[in-house]
Amino acid sequence: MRILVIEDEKHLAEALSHLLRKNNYTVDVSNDGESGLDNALSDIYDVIVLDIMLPKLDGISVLKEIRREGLDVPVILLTAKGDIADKVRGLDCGADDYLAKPFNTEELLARIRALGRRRGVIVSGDALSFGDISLNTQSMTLSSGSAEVSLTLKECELMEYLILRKDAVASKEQIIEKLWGFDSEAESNHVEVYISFLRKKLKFIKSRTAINTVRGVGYRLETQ
Amino acid sequence: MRILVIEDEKHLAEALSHLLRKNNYTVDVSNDGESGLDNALSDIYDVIVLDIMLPKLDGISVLKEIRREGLDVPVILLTAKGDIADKVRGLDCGADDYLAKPFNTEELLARIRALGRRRGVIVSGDALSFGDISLNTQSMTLSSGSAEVSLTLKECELMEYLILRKDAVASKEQIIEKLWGFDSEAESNHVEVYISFLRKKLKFIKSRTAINTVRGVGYRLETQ
DNA sequence: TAAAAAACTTAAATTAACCTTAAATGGTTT
DNA sequence: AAACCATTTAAGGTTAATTTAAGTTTTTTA
Repeated sequence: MRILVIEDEKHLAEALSHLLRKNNYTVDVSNDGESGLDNALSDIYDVIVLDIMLPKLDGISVLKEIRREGLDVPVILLTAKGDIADKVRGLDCGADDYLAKPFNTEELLARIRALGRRRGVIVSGDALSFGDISLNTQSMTLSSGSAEVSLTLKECELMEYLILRKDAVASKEQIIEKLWGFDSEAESNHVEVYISFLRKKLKFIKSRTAINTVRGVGYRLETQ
Repeated sequence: MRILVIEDEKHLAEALSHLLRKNNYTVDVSNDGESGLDNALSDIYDVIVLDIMLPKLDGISVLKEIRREGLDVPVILLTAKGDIADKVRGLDCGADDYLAKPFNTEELLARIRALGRRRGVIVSGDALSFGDISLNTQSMTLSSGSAEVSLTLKECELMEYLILRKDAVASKEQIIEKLWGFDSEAESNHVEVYISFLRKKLKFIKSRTAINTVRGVGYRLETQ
């Protein structure tokens, strides 16, 4: 699961990204509102942790802009302690949760888990779950019920990407960029081959979750 | 795999045992702490799912008693939602994982798989045990049953690292950092050579524990 | 409904990762 | 200094993941 932290205090940003990485999240950090918004608009994040007080562009404006662009990514606002006005304003602008500084780390983790769950993806330890499947990125195994199958590196990366994008459609270009990197010569057939491999393995573990093709656009995970 | 569920709410106990049986586990249910502890002490279970709130004897006391008797069976605690105090107390008393009610079934299954896969590491004095092998870091010997072989320093350090990481995959980078230090020029072939040495010695003592290669990722100890 | 486009599936070819062994190195002990 | 032993280096062999490529199927559109 990928999290964007928009926070200007270097010390806090560092602590946050360390905490989150230790809990198996992928973390990016932006140090001001402008670059934060830029990153947020890429729509690759599952949760955004957003400070209200920021240089260049304040947190509320960033949030407003994110929603104006139609993104529904869950946003947790960091507010100064006891600032109820900010909290209300934030929730009005489409924040999903808020946390008063200083906060307890366990509380932050719990809220992130809750928001991630809301989007249907469950992160527990090294495992990502969606529908009836669970992907362990550490052991590189995919399982459903008690059936398990091991994945190769590329298969695992692709499955992880599909789970994280969930109901969004993942285009072949995005998948190529994720699995083979920015300017590789990999072509669409590469993706097709790996999609085929994964489908075979999903069948093998008798999962009800399938990779659907959206012709001309890409692929999407769906249960049932 | 045999699982003991200690849960007093009839409804939940029924649902759990049904879910687990459907996933090919053998399940026994105890409806209170006392009978649960009795069953647990028979030491025939691979995983125990233990509710905290129980009549006669609460979950934490059951857990404490299980550990006091020296059993290392993995225990998953079921806690009320958001009760961080219980969670911490449980982990302190030797629980291996916890799950807040209400929980997602796939999440429970993922955790059971993770715990079932892992065989506990037993530390006693200078000896570390895993599966059928035992590593004495003082005398630098590796043994299985009555067979014994001596290890060199690097071999011993590598074996220790693999045992301590248990079912997680240890990457070559991590191993290099551990054995040769942060910015050494050691390269992946060093690791390969020592893995090869250890495999030869594991074979020599006729152990059923093997070092598996997870291609592109690293190595992992596995029994059988 | 025929033709074209997109996607699917396989098996074979390729390549990168990994394994193994033996010899070289370098420090320590006798 | 010779013998010993852990460690490192190096090179050739093996295996498995990835890529290629070609034939097949499905979907779209004219």
